[in-house]
Formats: sequence, structure tokens, C-alpha cells
Amino acid sequence: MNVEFDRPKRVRLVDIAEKVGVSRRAVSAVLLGTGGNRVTVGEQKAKEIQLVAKSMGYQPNLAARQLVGKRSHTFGLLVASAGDPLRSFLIQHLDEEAVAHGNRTLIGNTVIAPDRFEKTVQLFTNSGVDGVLCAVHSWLPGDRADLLGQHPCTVFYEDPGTPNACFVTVDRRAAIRKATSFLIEKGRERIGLALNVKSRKSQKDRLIGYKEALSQHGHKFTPELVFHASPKHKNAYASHDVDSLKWSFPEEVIDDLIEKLIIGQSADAIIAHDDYWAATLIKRLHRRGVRVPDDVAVVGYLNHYLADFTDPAITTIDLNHLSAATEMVSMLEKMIRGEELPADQRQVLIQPQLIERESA
Amino acid sequence: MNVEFDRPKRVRLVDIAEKVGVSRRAVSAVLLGTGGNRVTVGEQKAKEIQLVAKSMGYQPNLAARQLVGKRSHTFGLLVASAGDPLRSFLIQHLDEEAVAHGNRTLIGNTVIAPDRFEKTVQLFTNSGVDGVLCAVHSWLPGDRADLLGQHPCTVFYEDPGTPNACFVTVDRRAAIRKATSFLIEKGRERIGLALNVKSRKSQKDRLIGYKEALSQHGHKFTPELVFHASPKHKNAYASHDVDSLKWSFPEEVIDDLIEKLIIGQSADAIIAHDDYWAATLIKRLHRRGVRVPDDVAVVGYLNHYLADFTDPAITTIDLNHLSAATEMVSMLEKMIRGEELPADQRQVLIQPQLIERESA
DNA sequence: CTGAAAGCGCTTACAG
DNA sequence: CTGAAAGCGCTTACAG
Repeated sequence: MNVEFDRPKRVRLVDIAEKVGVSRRAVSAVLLGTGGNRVTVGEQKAKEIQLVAKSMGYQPNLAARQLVGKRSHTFGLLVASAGDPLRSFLIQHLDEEAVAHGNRTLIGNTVIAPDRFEKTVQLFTNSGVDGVLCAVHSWLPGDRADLLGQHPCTVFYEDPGTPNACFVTVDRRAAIRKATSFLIEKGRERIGLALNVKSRKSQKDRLIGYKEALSQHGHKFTPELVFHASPKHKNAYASHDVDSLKWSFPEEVIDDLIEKLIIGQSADAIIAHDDYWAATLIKRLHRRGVRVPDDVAVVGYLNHYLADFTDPAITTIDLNHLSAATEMVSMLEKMIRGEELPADQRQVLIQPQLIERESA
Repeated sequence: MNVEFDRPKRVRLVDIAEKVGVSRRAVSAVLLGTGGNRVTVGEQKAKEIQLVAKSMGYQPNLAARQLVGKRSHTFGLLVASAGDPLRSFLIQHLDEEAVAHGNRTLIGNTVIAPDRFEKTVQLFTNSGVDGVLCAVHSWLPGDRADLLGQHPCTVFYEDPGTPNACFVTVDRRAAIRKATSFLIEKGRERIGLALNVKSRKSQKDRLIGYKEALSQHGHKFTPELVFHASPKHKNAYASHDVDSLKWSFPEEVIDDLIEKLIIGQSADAIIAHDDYWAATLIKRLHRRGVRVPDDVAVVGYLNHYLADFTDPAITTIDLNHLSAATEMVSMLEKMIRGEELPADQRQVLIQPQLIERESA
């Protein structure tokens, strides 16, 4: 059971100090920026210290710095899963932004087990992360209040529903406004809106955007043209099966959608819940001999790379995950540095963009 | 709830020791398993310590343990990008396995800049990771020797080409053998093999598997039925554009492939380089009025969830990333614990599996 | 089993 | 600018 663990001996601060012939404090001040402005080192000495440090390959010991109360420069990143097709690029950009600010990212997949969210938060606490980025879908389980309790410096992607939380989210109203206006300008008359289960707040925002665009163009709102998945639909939950981590096919929902909106209401365009719904919709429409976009135009939501591989390629709303990541990290950095964030800066709205391909 | 400012001071080992009235060493032995077998604590006391620790919410300070030479229980995970469609599920499983063994995962995206691989390795060193998992494609840049120099405990996905390295890889020969046999048994006569640029070793393995299956079934090998992308093809590199991190469409390669194998050689089946090639192939064949699978059967490679969303859905080879992740982490744990790995255990081969859908 | 001490690599308060 | 010292939370070698 005795586990020995040899690490090659690393160069220490004191080694450099001895070599250059200065105090450890001077080295620390030059190399690590400690001491505030109480420590001043001459330019000559500073340069020499830099040189020697480089030649000796000095790498500061993070654990030691952390122990004396310095930042760990580590962020915890909570994700449903790294393979989450809806968020994997957001994850990538979050890590990139974190690194750009001199941090590293501790990733935590949370959908594998029911209490995994909480366990991961605990792990982050043990590791002494400076702050947490939470990219877990807001409708997935996990104790957000506990997270905020352990890590006041947390930024969410999407409103977690906890009061006063900092989060970044896409402007869903603008997203659907753009999609709807685009379709109207393309001459579509009966535009269907296909949404996931009604209970999610996000779905309400989309509906508002839809109505706004209609009224802007002098179109009448027809409630029958709005479709909602119901929890009893198999795979209704955004085609993402939480239990098995498997990606699954929202076929049942889509067939119901086709019956109601296209057969029942003669819709000539559909704004789909996401690109996966759009892909499946295109596939199922073809099976029935309905042509896309000739008979029915389809617009997706997300702009996953999948959108390029379907036939026809999907015209969709890009959610701009890069900007979201930039904003999230910049917000988190501010919080960690202890800057006061006024209430109106605690929630950032990202502007989405319509990407025109072939399906509409 | 007031989570704004004051982070409650964390409970320390000594706090528990004082409360229970025992030595720090006893607490450390019970809670953290230190002291080897030189420290013995009575069952009564041990239980009491556990209870008090739990009631006080004790969480050991990782930085402190690390500083005295203990494992950090942190793995570095090098990836091309978290959004890498070819590897995102591997990444997810690697993190899950790491956590299952009591570790955490520091993720590092490496494709953003030319020297990013090396910088990330450096970051891992600073963080004092116990070992590194490298899931970066072997054909992407990055100094593997430097990585191994800084982190002798490293396990790769795919052979990095450095002597004696530990790695896990899928049995590519078996993969293509299975695909080829499957197609032969389905009655296909002229099976084309579409591969990426010839220079990659991985492509040679696939070719061998293809020949093996042909000879097994008494079929003749026709060199003209093997297609190789050439570096001058746009997007030849596995449809993964390193520079822009954008996913792109291997259209040019696919059109060339169609000309050579299907028009030129009357192939009635194609084993595609990956699911993305397969998806594009299906799309481009449809444009020419060729039906899949009726006229030409298509088999992919990877089993990405994309395979379900194309029309027809792609019959493909599942690379079994879950097993790969399990093996990688178990290997890494052994190395960290200092167990000697004999040469024949330093390379693990994963068995792939054919998943039948609609395209073949 | 115990206490008292040393040490990991760093930062900081203190006295010169 | 400097040195010498204390301390972060832990582990271990040492003496009882």
C-alpha cells in the first residue's frame, strides 16, 4: 500500500536567488509580481533574474503559492458531458479563454450519475479553484445553490434560476425574431414554430420573439402554428438522453410535429427546436415526399457542424458560443479580482446570427 | 442566503485533532491513509474521527498534500479541442474514468496556436499533474518527446511514434476486416476502400485489414479499388481544419473518390475514411442520382452520433472509445503507482464493432 | 499510541 | 534594497 511517488526535483525560487545573489523576495517580485509596490528591483537585476530563471527553466510551484493564499489560477468547468453536442464548442472556447487569461481548466462531466454534479463541485472545492464556469443545461439536475455556496465566483451559461446569479445567455427572442423575419422576407406565409416542452422558460422567450417578428411584418399570430413537445413524447428532451449519455433520435416528436403543423396547418416553413430536430425533420419529410425547402423551409437553432452534413444543409441560427465564452471568462475574472458587479452587469445577452444554407 | 463575501475558513486537520483530542497524525492516518502501517489507531477512535470529520465538513487541502510530495490526483488531458468531433466522447469517457479512480482532469485544448501543445504541457508541469493523457491526433503538431520528458507517466491514444511509449489504439486491421467481410456477405462484389493521405501509418493498417478480408473470402485484391486522398485535395485532412478550428466539408475529395471508384471502377460499395466522408459521400451520390445502399453501399468509421442523422443512416465501425478510455486510465494509474509495465503491456489494442444501420 | 519538530516552496511582515 | 523569521496545511522522522 505504500505508494511512493518520485517527481524530478524542480528548480526553486531560492536556487535562482542564490545563483544571482539576491534575496528570494527580489526574485519573487520580478518573476511572480509579489510584494505589491513595496519591493523594488533595479532594471539590471531584474533582467538578470529573468535570464537566469529562463536558463534554469524555473517553473513556480503552484501548490506552494496556493498554500499561502494566492490564486490557484484554476477554473472549474462544469459540463453535462464533454461529448455534449450542444455544448462541446462552448467548452472548447471556455478553456481557450481561460488559458488566454493565464488560467487552466479543471473539467467535470456531470451527467454520469445522479449526485455527480454535487460531487464535482466538492472536487473543485478541494482543488481550490478560483471560480467555476457552469455550462450544464439549466434543465439538468444539480444543486445550483450549493454550487454558489461553495463557489461565490461562478458564472453560468443560461439563467440558473438562482437569484442574483451571474450568467451569459443568448438572446433567444432575437434569435427567433431573425429566423421568422428571414422566412417572411423569403415569402413564407405560414411559419410554424416547433418548441420543446412548454415548461422551460427558454421556450417562452422564443415564442415572444416569434410573435414580435410576426407583428413587425403585419402578420397575424396563429396559435395552432406553434408546436410544443410534451414530456410523454419519447426523446422529447431535446434528443439528448441523459441516462445513457447516448444521442438519440427525436423521431416520435418530429412525426407528431409534421402531423400537426404541416399536414394539419399547411405550414410552409418550420423553425425547429434545434439542428437535430431540423435534421430529423428534413429526413422524415423526405420520406413523405415533401421537398425541403421547395415545399417546406426549415430553419434550425445552434449551428452545429451537423448542419453542413445533412441534405439539404441546414439554414440555422448561430448561437455565437465564442462570444459567450469570452463574456463568461471576463465576468469570472472580474468577480475573482473582487470587482463589484452592478446588477445590470451580472447578466449578459449574446446576439445570435442567422446562417443561410440550403434548407430555407 | 449570504454567499457574497466571507468564505468560511476551511476546517483543518488540526481542528479535528483538537476536537477529538488525538494527534494530527492519528487523524491523518484515519482520514487520509498516511503513515503506512507505522501508525495504528483503535477502531473506536477511528470511528470517532470519521464522525467528527464529517460533521465538521472536513476537506483535505490538496495543495498542502501536494507540497509535501503526495500525488495531486490530477491528470492532464491533452486534446486537439473539446469540440473535436472525432474525440469528444473519448474525452468525456477519459474524464469519467479518471474520476472513477479518484482523480480530476485538467483539460488542455491544443490546436488554437502552433506552440500551444508545448505551452499546455508546461502548464501541466506547473500544476503538478500526476500523469498525462494525450488524445491529440497523432498527425497534429506537438513535441511528444518533450511531453514524455516532462511527464514520463503519459498514455497516448494512438501510437505517437516515440519509442517505448504507452498507448491504446483501435485494431484498425480488424475494423476494416469486419467492414469488408460484412459487405462481401451482403453480396457486394466490388468493394472500394477510401482512405486519407497515404503517408499516415494508420492508413496502411486499414489497407492490410482490407486485403486480409478479401483473401479470406477468396476475393481478388484490385489496387484500383483503393482510393487515397492527396495532400493537394482541399480539406483532405480528415475534414478537420486545424487552423480555423472549423469543421469543413471534404467535398472535393469525395467528388474525386466518386469519379475514380464508382464511375471509374464500378464499385458497388465504399468503406469511407470516417463518418464525415460517408455522410458527404451519401449526399454527393444522391446529387448524381446514385442510390444508397441500393446502387452503392456505404460503410463509415467512428460511429459518431452524426451517423443517425444522415439519410440513410450510416452503417459504421464503432471505435469503442469507452474501452479505450478505461484502458488508458488504468494504464496511467499503474505507471503512476510505479508498477513496471512489460513491453507487451505498453500497447493495448481495442476491438472495434460494426454497427448496422441503413447505408449498407 | 503521543508530542514536538522539521520541512515541502512560496509570501509577507519585520527590522535593519 | 537586505536577511532572518513566521506561516500556509499537511506528512514524516524522531524521541518518548
